[in-house]
Parts: sequence; structure tokens; C-alpha cells
Amino acid sequence: MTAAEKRSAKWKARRDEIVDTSATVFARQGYHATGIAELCEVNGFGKGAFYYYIGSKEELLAAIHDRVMDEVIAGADRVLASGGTPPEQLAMHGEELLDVISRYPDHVWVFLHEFPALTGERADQFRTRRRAYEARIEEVLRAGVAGGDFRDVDVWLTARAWLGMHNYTYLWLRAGGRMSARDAAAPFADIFLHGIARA
Amino acid sequence: MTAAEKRSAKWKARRDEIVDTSATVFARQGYHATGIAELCEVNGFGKGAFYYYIGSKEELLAAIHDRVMDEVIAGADRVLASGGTPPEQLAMHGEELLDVISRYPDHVWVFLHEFPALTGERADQFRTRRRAYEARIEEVLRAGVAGGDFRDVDVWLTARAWLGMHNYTYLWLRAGGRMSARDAAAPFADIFLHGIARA
DNA sequence: GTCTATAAAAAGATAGAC
DNA sequence: GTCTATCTTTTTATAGAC
Repeated sequence: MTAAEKRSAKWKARRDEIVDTSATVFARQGYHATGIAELCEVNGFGKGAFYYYIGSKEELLAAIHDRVMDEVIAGADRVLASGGTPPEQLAMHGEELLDVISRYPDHVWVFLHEFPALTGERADQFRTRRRAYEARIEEVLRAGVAGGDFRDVDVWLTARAWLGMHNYTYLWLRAGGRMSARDAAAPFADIFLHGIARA
Repeated sequence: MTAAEKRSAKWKARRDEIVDTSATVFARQGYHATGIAELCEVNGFGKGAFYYYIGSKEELLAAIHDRVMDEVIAGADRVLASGGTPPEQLAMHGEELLDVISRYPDHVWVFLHEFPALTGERADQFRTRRRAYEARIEEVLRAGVAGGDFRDVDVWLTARAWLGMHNYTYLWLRAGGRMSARDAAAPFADIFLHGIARA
């Protein structure tokens, strides 16, 4: 590791810290309602330092979105690699998604609320990634219907029901709270799998 | 009806128009991202006219919240008055809620995203009303468990699952769209009622 | 790397003419 | 009722010292 790389790694680590603390502030009071000055105060430095790490306020918002989508897609990849049956995979998708929400509740709050503040190419990028994740859920449902585990539901609509049920936990689910991701995911899977099981 | 009342009724009608058109703009680009100047442009008048109808930007936001909560509570009251069984009531709650979402998708978008922009007493008021609605759903679930229609689920958690599944439709459900509120509510009730039915 | 000072634009809201 | 002009504050971002 060269000297330049060491400097870069330290810079990146500090930048990640700023992204994380900013997510917390954004989640409490909103993206547009939070000024750069307040982010500096929370992080304990001035504007000069802030712009040394962050290119712009919107770039900061994009970094928060990245954290969420990276984690969510990684979880979905693990499900795909597991090779379970459609009911097993759907339950596992729930565990993975709630795990991300419980570990990054503030980032997820920002992700679900402040997407419209992203513009141009950045907005397109996250729209595409989100759709790709939703398509994974639809794929599992389609496989379950084809294989006879699930009855002949409207796959698109059923995916939205599943996504809503799970995403909505961002309002209360967090690591260290009274209910773990796994504790919530199990009854959710129970409801949903019984709900669409072949009669 | 006196002359003063006529003037007042006209004022109120025009004000409602402004509230509704503003909800559309807020839903597209966010509350804080939208300036008073833009709202004036959309409504086809200047700031003078705007402040003749609207006391402040936050008052406008509260009016949008009011529209949503008034409609949602009215629907819940109809369910309560219907006197059906818990499964019937839960399905009816779904129809009523999706009906509001499909008729006021922009208002609901604002309601679900921009609540943190409300301050003080106004925030307290809507927090309370929202909790009261959620308690209605929990009540139906509790009655269904007690009466033996539903198995012994965690009522609080199951209510959140139901709320998430239904609220999340704000992203796509709208009157005149490819799917009506009733078309979506029926499969949702199917999934959910099978999901929590006594084995 | 972090500071302070400042630029440059935009925000919410008000005043007074008509 | 609606206009334009303006007040006051705040915003994001940059410049240059240290």
C-alpha cells in the first residue's frame, strides 16, 4: 500500500463517517430542511472541512442511497445463491431486507423519502437499481406459481404487497430495538406464505 | 346565507383549489424543494394572492394532511358502523384505505413523506390522529383473535404488516389507473386473511 | 486538513398601490 | 383580490489564510 493509498483510505473512512452521521440528521428532519451548517456542527467542524470530503449536498444524498442499495442487492444475491425453494427464498428475502432496515434505519428513511431530491443521471441510476431489486421479488413469486407452491396470484401486485409490508418497518425496526430483524421476518413470512399458498 | 358567508364560501373553495394543486407539486418534487414562487406560478397568480388564501407554507402543508386524515377516519367510521365480522371489517378497512389513496395519491404522498416538516402543535395533532387510526386496525385484529377467526398473532406487528401492505400502494395506485382501489383491495384481503386465518 | 470570510442566489413573508 | 417591490434571513458553495 503506497502513501497515497493510505491517505486515500483515511479520507474515505472519514467521508463514510460524515455520510452516516448526515443520514441520521436527514432522517430526523428531512434533506432540504437540513443545512450544510448544521451538518458541520454535528460533525464538529467547519464548512472548509465538509467540502474537503463531500463534493456537494446532492452527492452526499447519493452516497446514502448507495449504502442502502449496495446492502439490499448484496442480500438479494445471497438469496439467489442459496438455491432454496421459492417459499424458502421469499422468507430469506424478508430476513435479508429487514436486516438491512434494522442496521441502517436512517439511511433507509432517507432512501424512501428523499429520492426525488436526486436529479438527472443520479436519479436514473437509483430508479434502475430499485426496479432491479423489485424484479427479483417478482421472479421468486413467478417461480413459486409455476412450480405449484403458490396459487395463481397477480405477480406484480403481490410483489408490491410484499414490498410494502417489509419496507414499512423502516418506521420502527432498528438494531438493538425490542424486536430483531429475524423476530419480525418470521411472522411476516408466516403471514405471506400462508396468504399465497396453494389451497 | 348572508353576504359574508357567501364571500367566505367562495374564499374557502378557492383555498381548497390551491391546497389541491399544491399537493400535486409537493408530491412531484418535495415540500422544501418547492418555493412559494413556484406555487404561485402553478396557480396562475402572484404572492399577494397566495397569502390572501394561505397563512403560511406550513399551514398549507397542514391542510394537505387534514384532507388525508379526514378521509381516512371517515372511512374507518363507516367500517365500524357496518357491524361486520372481524374478517369482513378488515377487508372493508382495506377497501376504504385504498379508496382514499386512489382518490388523493398526491395528498397521501405528502402525508407519508413530509410529516416531519410540521412543527409543534400541528405535528402533535397528526401524530395523534394517525395513531388513532392504527389503533382501529389493531382493534379489529384483536377482536378476530379473541373470536377465533384469526390465529394468535402479535397484534401490533400484524397491524404494521397490514398498514405497510396497504399504504405502500401510494406509489402507483390512482383513480383512473389500470387498477381500481377495489381491484387491488380484494387480492390484498385474500392474502392477508388467508395469512392470519386459524389453521 | 481545517479555518473564517464572503460571494451569489433564493427562500418565506410583508407592505402598500390599485 | 391581486399586483409589484422589498425586507430579512438563509441557503449552497468558494476563496484564501494558516
